[in-house]
Formats: sequence, C-alpha cells, structure tokens
Amino acid sequence: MRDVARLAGVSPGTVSNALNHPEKVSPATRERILSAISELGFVPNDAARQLRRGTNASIGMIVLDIANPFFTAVAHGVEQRLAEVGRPLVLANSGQNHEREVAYLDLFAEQRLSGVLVTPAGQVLDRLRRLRDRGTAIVVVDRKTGAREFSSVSVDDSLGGRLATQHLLEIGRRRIAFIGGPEDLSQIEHRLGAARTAVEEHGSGEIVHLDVPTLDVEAGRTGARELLDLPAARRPDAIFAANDLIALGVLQTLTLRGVRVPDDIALVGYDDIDFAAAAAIPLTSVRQPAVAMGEAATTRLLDVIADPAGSQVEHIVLEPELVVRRSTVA
Amino acid sequence: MRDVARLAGVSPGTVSNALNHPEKVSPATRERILSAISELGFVPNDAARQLRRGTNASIGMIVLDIANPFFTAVAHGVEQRLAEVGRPLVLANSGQNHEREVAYLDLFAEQRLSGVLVTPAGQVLDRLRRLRDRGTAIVVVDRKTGAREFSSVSVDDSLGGRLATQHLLEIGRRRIAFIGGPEDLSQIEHRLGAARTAVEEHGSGEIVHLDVPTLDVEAGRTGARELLDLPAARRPDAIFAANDLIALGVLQTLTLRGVRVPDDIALVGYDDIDFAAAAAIPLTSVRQPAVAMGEAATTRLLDVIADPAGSQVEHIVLEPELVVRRSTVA
DNA sequence: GCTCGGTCTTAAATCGTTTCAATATGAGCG
DNA sequence: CGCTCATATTGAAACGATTTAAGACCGAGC
Repeated sequence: MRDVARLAGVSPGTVSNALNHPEKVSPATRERILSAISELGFVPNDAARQLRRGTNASIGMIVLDIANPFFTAVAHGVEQRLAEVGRPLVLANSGQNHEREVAYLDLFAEQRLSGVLVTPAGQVLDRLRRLRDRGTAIVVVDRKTGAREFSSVSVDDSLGGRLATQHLLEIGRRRIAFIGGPEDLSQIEHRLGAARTAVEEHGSGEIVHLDVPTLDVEAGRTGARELLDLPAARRPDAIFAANDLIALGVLQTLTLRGVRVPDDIALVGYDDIDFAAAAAIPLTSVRQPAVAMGEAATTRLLDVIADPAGSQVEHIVLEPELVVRRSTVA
Repeated sequence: MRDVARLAGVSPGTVSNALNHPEKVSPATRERILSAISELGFVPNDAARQLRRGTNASIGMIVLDIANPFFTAVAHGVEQRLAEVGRPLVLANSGQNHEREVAYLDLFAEQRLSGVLVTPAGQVLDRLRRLRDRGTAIVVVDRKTGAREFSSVSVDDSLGGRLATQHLLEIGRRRIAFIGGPEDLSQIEHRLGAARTAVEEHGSGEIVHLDVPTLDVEAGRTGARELLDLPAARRPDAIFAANDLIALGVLQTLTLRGVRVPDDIALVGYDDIDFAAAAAIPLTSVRQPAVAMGEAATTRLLDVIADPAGSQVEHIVLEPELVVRRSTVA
C-alpha cells in the first residue's frame, strides 16, 4: 500500500480512505490512486485489515455430510443469501466426525468469524457457548438438540411423518414398514412417532419399525431384502423410508427381485433430493425445504450479527410437504 | 496474549514460544503458560498470526457445482489429504458462474492462501497468473483448458469414451447414441471422439450424437424421449450418456415408456457417482477416480507450496475404469 | 489583510501476534 | 572464584492495513 501511495503521490491513509470511504477523498485523488493500484496490481492484505478492524466478514458453515444432496441444497440456500450481502462462505464438512467438527469450530474461533451455521454431530455445546461469548453469532441448522439457547432452523419431522403415513393409508395400504434408525436420532424419533400416531388415529393398519444403523443406500438394500424374506402374510404393502437414500436402495432391491412398485409395495422417501425425482420410478417423498432452510438460517444469523444483544433466541420450524409421484400412485 | 503472559508471569514472547516452539521453553514455564491459557480461555488471533507470518496455511478450492456428487467426491479426496497435514480447506462453489468464480479468486488473493485448487468455469488465466505471481500455488482440477502453465490433474476422457464404446460393441450393440454436449467442452469432445474412433476401428456399427445443452437429469429425459420418437428402424440399441446424471434421466424415461434395459436398449453412464450403483437398474458406468483425483491434486499442490521455484509444471492424467452393471448385461 | 469554515490530506497510533537480537541465569570447569 | 558456554527469557521491532486527531489548503466574508 505504501508503494501505491508513493506512486499516487499521497499518504497511505489516503489510499485506505479511497478504498473504504470514497466520499472522503476528492474524485481526482481517488482516480489517481485507483490507477496506481491497478498499475501495481495491489491486493489489500485481508489479515491486516481484519486485525485492525477486529472482525472477519466471513460466515462459516459446518455440514454433516457433503455427499448428501440434502446438505448441499441447504448450503446452496446459504450461499445464495450471503451472496446478496456480499459475505463469503467458508464451507466445512464434519462427515459426522466429532473430532473434525471440533477442529473446525476451533479454526473458526481463531478466525474470529462473524457467524457460524452448524449442524452439530457431537457434543459441542460448550464450544458453541465459548464461540458465542467471544462474539461469533451461532445458528443451529436442522437440529434442535439441547441447543435451546441458540437460534435454530429446522423442519417439522412429526408433520412429515404424518403426511407420509396418511398418504399411504389413504391409498389403501395397511401394513407399513418404516425403515430407518437409530431411534435416538430426534429426526427418526419424530418421523416414526408421528407415523405410529397416524396409524392409530386411522383405526386400521399397522406399522413395524425396521431398525437400521445408518441412513444410506446400503441400509435400504438390506432393509428391503429383510422384508422380502418375510412370509407372504407378513410382508408389508408399503414402505416408508427415513430418507431418500434408503428409499433408493429399497427401490433397487425391489426392482431386482421383480416386486412391482407401487402395485405390490408402495414406497415413500424423505427429503425429496433431486435424485428422488430422477429415480427410474420417481419417488413419492416428503420434501424438506432445504434451500429455504439455508436461507432462513442465514437471515437469522445476519440478524444476530447485526444486533447480538437485542435479538433473542428464536426457533424457526419450517413445514415439509408431500410430493406424490409414481412410487405410490401409478 | 498479554493477559496470559501476565498471569503466567512471563513475557508475551515466551507465550508465543510456548505455543509455536515448545522446545525453546522450559517444561515448567510451558506448563504454567498452558494452564493460564485454559484459565483465561485464550484463543490466538489468526489474523495477527497471519499478518506476522505472512502466509495463510489454508487451501482454497473452487468447484463447478457442489450439487454434483462427482465434485463432492473430489472435494472429499482433497479434504482427506489435507487433514493428514493439518491444513484447513476453504470450499467455494462457483456454480459455473464466471462472476462468482472471479469473486472467490479475488477473495483468496486477499487472504493470501498458500494454495488454490480450481476447476475453471470461465476465462480466468490472467487472474490465476496474478495469484501465482503473488505466491499462491495453483493446481487445475479436471481441466487442462489452455492452462499448460499450471499443473493439472485430470482423467483420460478418450480412454473413457473408448472403454464404454468397446463394451457396447462387444455385447453386440451396433446403433449407439451418444447423449451430451456442448461439443466444445473438452470432456465431451474427447469422449465422443474416442467413441467414434472405437466404432471405426471395430468396422461395423454406427454412432450418432444427440447434442444437449446441459449435463443434467433433464437433458437425459428429453434426449431419451427424442430417441424413442424415432422410427423403429433408426432407434438405437445402446445409449452412451456423457455423464451419470444424463444416464439417470435416460433410464427414467425408458422405464416409464416400458422400454427394457438392457434388453431393448443398453445404457452406459459416465463418472460412476454413488447414485449410478444405486439406480433401480444399476448403471454400467465409466468410473472416474474422483477421490484419487482430489488426493493427487492436493499432493501436487503441497509439493508446489513446499518448493514453488523448483517444482515444474506437471500434468497428471488418471485412468478411468469401466464398471459393468445390469444396465448393459443382465 | 485577516479570520473563519469547510474540505482534503497527513502522521502516528493501533490491532495481536511472531521473531530476533540482547540479556539474564545457571551449570561446568580449571 | 572467575570465566565460558549453553539455555531460557525478555523487550522491542516488525507485519500491513485502518482510524483519528491534527494540519494544510483554499476561497469567502468582513
């Protein structure tokens, strides 16, 4: 910057003003400075700026699994909203790994980010508190876990579970299998709980829970195999998968075994990722407004940043929506 | 840090040494300093450290489309390799948008990142040069576009195109349709070119190119519809899709129209994303070693960072591999 | 001709670390 | 006991921007 100042024949302070407070500098001087900058290829040093200003404009985001289209959709919403206000996004992937999550949170703390969006994988309340106490705004995404003290944005899992189940009952299915787990995951708990309630309210029908350890395609395959091996009388006529990855695995196994979807077994997924609509037999799915969730979380975060003291904790709950496709009605 | 020094009864310089050069500090002092740090909850300010050190340990990565599983797989490889050396990754998504790509490159320049991995979306050679001249290492991923002067890692598209085509010919198919575009994309050009060569070499058979503007699921749907509307005599008995997203769209349309895969039409995709193996009829696909590509690019980048002058430009070309599944052989 | 008010510009202090030359400490040795 | 040498610690100077109070300049008004 000193070089720029020298070339333009002004002091470093004026160069800074030209860049950050253009109204304080006469147009002629400003012009001279700008051309000196481009001539020298000067690029301001962000570290120095941050050090002096005391804040970092960037926003950090820690997602659970970057390979899951649901999370990339959320990230997309975040990115979009941030682009509007010109703040950069630093995206990090914890991969459900607590250690990596902690490492990233520590990194963000050192970087003095102005805000962090996080879907916690492990026990990180203390670290989040410390971050917050040091002036970083926090919003929890897609979780409400114990974090009553932080604003959050999530989707109503009970409603989602109910919508899917009522739909299956309405199209005449009575033996519903729910594939997903583990049950201590709040999402699973709520979706399955609401499904059970819906069956009870309906009066007829039954629901069985097929517990699987993970929420991926392979879990869907093994789950489906297990169901197909049941004696015909106990075989379900509908499957409610805890997410679309599982549903895709189920669909694959059913197809390979020659079971007709939806004729023999109807199938409902959850999330409505792009690949649900792209499946050979397009999946009926409970759509989570992922992009909207990212946007809402970002808006909330920006509010907290703007007024850390004034803004109080807020839990935004978005509504899912059932998207009916060929996997339940031909 | 001053507070920590005061509490531990030492000077700030010693606190810094305790953190960065532990061997220079006596164990007793170090112990005292560490406990002072945790008592005060001190977190070093990254901006100040960077300013003084003059470098930023972080690595930046700009991907073309974060919603495409292929790129998240590459990012995964990068992340994994970086975790080994303890460097953080800053992930950015250009979304094929030149302006956003430029904005991120400028941001990375201001941040003085030590290295950047980029899959260029637009014309950014000049900016990459400027970055490099300012001391940031650059490696181009999945492209070789005009960037002879930067190290790159890519996959042999000609080989991929040949493998897919030879396979289709070997299983007796003769009328092959290639769906993908635009042809001025080097990837498309090479895959299609090699497919044509393979057909020629084989002596019998023909290949037609169905140009589509994008490389997504919808392109596959419309492409397939177009082919199915052809008079029976001109209908292909095999489809080679430029990527798996297109192949999934094709598979969906074929399934809905009652065309049997592979009996009536065999289908080959490209990339071998996770969803290819997860399709109702598992897709035969040309596997791009995405994770390996991320790892190789990172290793190369770290080498350039370690020795910017000594290391010369290197173009690493990985080999794709044909993964045969049910969409071509029952 | 002098003062006043406003606009531009400058110089110096500052942000929180790291680094390095200089100093303090202490052990070992003749 | 004095000297040397190695080790541990200190203090001050950077790093490169932003900010703020002070100063320079200029035309206007009396």
